[in-house]
Amino acid sequence: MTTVTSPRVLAHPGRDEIRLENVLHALADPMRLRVVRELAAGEADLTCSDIELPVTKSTTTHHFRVLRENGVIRQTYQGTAKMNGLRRDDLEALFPGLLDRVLEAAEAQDRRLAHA
Amino acid sequence: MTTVTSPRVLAHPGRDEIRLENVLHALADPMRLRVVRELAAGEADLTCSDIELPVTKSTTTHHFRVLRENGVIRQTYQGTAKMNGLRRDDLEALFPGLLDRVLEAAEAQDRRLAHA
DNA sequence: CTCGTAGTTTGACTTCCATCGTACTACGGT
DNA sequence: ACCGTAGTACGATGGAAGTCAAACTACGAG
Repeated sequence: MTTVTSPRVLAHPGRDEIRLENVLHALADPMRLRVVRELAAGEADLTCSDIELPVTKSTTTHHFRVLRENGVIRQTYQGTAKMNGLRRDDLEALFPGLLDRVLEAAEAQDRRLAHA
Repeated sequence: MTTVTSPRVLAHPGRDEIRLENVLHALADPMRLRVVRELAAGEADLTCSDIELPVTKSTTTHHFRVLRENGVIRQTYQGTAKMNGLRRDDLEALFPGLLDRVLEAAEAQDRRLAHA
């Protein structure tokens, strides 16, 4: 039998367990906001290493975990890779328009700071 | 002369100094979100003590300062009281719709958790 | 089977942060 | 002038959070 203290099962909060404060906290970190923006930009899910961050691998793992545990992304194993996707549906159901406004705000701020 | 290491001048970031990450961080704390919601509820500005928080006075001061330094609220002295007001105009200009969505999300979550 | 790639885990370190208590300042009223 | 109320300042403390390095696991390819 294959009850192998399973490394492939990842704990995700249910939709009803997602909390606004946690989502805001998850989005408040520059690295994580960057990840979320990249996930939002592409339609398809991305692997962890598709997203380049100026930190080590372990730190990257940490940030992905925070995003997952706070209900912002969903992670699934695909062989050796780990696919990451935004939980748009859940977030939209719970907090309508919030994610999009954050993404727009991030875009706007980028433009603003570029012209500075 | 009256250069009294002035206690009545409060440092606020200019509109152009407000950063999304900082605003999100400021809003991510339950106490501070509570303050922001109460300020948003009433039209008029409120004093620090109008808003009851289950923490000591010093902690309250701390939270108001974080909100101010991150550009979420504006504080002005009115005699011995200190008036607090949301920087709706600035936030709306920088991050359109963001604050309102956060407030709505907070409301929605309250209702959701009440019916639980 | 062996190797490389992808990601995790653990532990350590440092900084940040929410909280408190106490002492202090500022202002208004009497 | 005095007192009370509103809020600040200053540690101190305990816990969370971001970061790294190094050792480890899991899977696919050759």
